[in-house]
Amino acid sequence: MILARIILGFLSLQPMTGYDLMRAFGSSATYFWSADKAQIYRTLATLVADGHARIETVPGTHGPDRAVHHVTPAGRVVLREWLASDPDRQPPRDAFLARVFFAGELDDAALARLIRSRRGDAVAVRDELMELRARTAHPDPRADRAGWLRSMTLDDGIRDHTAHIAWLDELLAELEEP
Amino acid sequence: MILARIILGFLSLQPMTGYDLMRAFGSSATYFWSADKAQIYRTLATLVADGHARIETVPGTHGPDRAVHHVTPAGRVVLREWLASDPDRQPPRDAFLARVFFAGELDDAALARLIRSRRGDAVAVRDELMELRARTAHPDPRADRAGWLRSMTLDDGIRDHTAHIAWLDELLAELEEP
DNA sequence: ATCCGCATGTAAGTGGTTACATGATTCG
DNA sequence: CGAATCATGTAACCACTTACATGCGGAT
Repeated sequence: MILARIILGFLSLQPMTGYDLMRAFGSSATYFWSADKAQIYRTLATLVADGHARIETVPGTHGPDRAVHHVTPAGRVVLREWLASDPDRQPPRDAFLARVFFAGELDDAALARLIRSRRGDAVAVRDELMELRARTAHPDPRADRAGWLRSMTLDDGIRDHTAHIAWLDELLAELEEP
Repeated sequence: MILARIILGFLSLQPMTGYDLMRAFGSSATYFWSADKAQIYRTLATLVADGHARIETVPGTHGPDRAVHHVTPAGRVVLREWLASDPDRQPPRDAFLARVFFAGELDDAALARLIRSRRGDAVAVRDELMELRARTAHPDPRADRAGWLRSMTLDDGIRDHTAHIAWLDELLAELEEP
C-alpha cells in the first residue's frame, strides 16, 4: 500500500489532519501522487489501527475538533523500511500513448487536434511546475538534504514534460509537412 | 473504461482471442498499459454484452476451441469516439518520486543504493525499448501512418527513460561530490 | 442571507491483482 | 516423462473514485 507510506511520510514531516493531507496532495504531491479525501480518511484509520499513527484531538478554531495524526515510532520504522526496500512494481498506464498507438483510425485533422490538445496540457503542467520551483527554495544538498530531494523531484517532472513536449512537436512537424 | 477501448483497438487491428491479447499486452503494449488475463476475459465478456465485439468460435489446433473476438461496427464507432474525445483524466502515480520526496529520512548509503537500483531498472527498460525499435520497421508517416504512429509511441518511451536516467545521474553526482 | 473554507466521515460502485481450477499439445 | 505453451475461465480481495451527508465560522 503505497498511499499509506506516502501519508506516513507527510506525517513524519509534520503532524496533520485528514484535511491538511488533502491540501498536501493538492499541492506538494500533485506531480507524483493523488488521493481524494475518502481514501485519505480510510487510510488514516488503518494507520491508527495498525499502530503506525496516533491521534491527538485538538479543539477546532472554527468548526469541529481537529484529529491531528502523529507518526508513532513503529510507523517511523515502517516508513524507513519502505524507503529502502525493493522498488514498488508499477505497471505503466498512459492512456494518451495508447490513443496514439491506435490513432491510425483517425483522420489528419482529428489527429492534429488530439496532439495539440495534449501539448497544451503538457505545457500548462510544465509551466506550473516551473513556477512552483521558482517560488520555492533550492536548498543545498549538504546543508538541507531533505529539502534538496524534495526540490529535485520537481526537476524530474519539469524535464519529463519538456521531453514530452519536444516529442509532440516532432509529431506535429511530420503531420504538417507538405 | 480505458482498458475496454485499448482492447477494442487491438481487435480493430486484428481479431484476437483472450490469449492473443495477453501476449499483445506482454509485448506491444508493455510500455503504455498492462492487463492480466482475469481482466482481459472479464472485459471481453462486457464488450460482447455491449455489442461492441462478437465471438467467432474456431476449432483449436492444439487444445480447446479458440474464441476469436471481432470488433462490430458499433464497437468501431465507440473506438473512434474515444480516440477523438477529450483527454482521459489520469492522476499521476509515481512511487519512486514519492520515495525520493521523503528520502531525507535515509542515510547516504541507502539513498545511493535506492537511486542506483532505479537507474539499473530504467537503463534495462530503455535498452529493451531501443532493441524493440531496432527490430521493428520505421514506416514512413505518409505511406503507413498507423504503423508510423505505433513506432512513435516507442520513441516517446525511449526519450522519457533517457531524460530520467540523466536526472538520476545528476542526483548521484551531487551525492558523491566531496 | 449566502457562499466559501474548515473539518469530519460513509456508501456504493468500478477497476485491478492474486489465487484457484482445468486440460490438451509440443518439445526436450 | 516432465515442463512449457496454448487456451479457457471463476472467486475473492484490494485500491480508487464518485456521490452522499453534516455542520461551524468568517467574509461579502
